[in-house]
Amino acid sequence: MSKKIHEIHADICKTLGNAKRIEILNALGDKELAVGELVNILGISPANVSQHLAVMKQKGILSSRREGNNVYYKVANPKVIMACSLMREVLLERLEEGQKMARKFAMK
Amino acid sequence: MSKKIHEIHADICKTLGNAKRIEILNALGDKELAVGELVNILGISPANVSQHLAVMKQKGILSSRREGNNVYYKVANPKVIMACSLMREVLLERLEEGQKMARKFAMK
DNA sequence: GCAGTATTTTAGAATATTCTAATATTTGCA
DNA sequence: TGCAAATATTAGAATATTCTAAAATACTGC
Repeated sequence: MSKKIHEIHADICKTLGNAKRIEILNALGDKELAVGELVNILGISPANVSQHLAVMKQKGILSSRREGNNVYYKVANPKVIMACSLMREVLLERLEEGQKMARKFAMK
Repeated sequence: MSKKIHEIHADICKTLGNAKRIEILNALGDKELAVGELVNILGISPANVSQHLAVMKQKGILSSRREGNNVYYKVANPKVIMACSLMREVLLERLEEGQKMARKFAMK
């Protein structure tokens, strides 16, 4: 056994710690998309999309299948999406609190 | 408004993308610990622990209070712990699958 | 104020990540 | 086979992260 559990855990989190990869996960949701479709959605180069997909596939976050010229990617485990949603809730709660604070300060 | 939502989201994930910070979160769970206690648990320098705590506090993941010489940290939002647990499940499922695969290969 | 303990901050070298641009691979079809 | 479309790989510069060591700060009790 080479890697400790929290190192693997951190590895997964680190893989999700990139805005474009988060965008990819959000675009995918529970469906499949071809690389080209993701390129259109994200508005970045095919090479870059491909790189991000490769990283997430290598970490076991995505899986893929080829159909002719296209390669379709999807989220391998729905729990990843659930975890991401939870994170997003945390962040939204934080943003709301921030706004409340801003309003309080504005009143003074 | 400067940062897009998936950039903030990625920021939080990136903050959790470090083995020592994951260890800190696991050590904390839903309780409070002083910096010195975390130093003992993780077995790394006080300076380094303090740095990791500062990063997580700055991102809103942890909160702290001082009591005399000691500063106590805790997880600010329990949903962070839930999200982490989900991630850990994903990872454990992946490890189990890996073991099944290994067994299959061993049989041949 | 001074000494001692706990924590934080800073600077910098080592390492890792990210994007761009160029090149390579894979597949379908004539 | 040869060409076009979709995807993947590689190399390298720019940027960011991480740890160590040293110095600074915060607090308590005398």
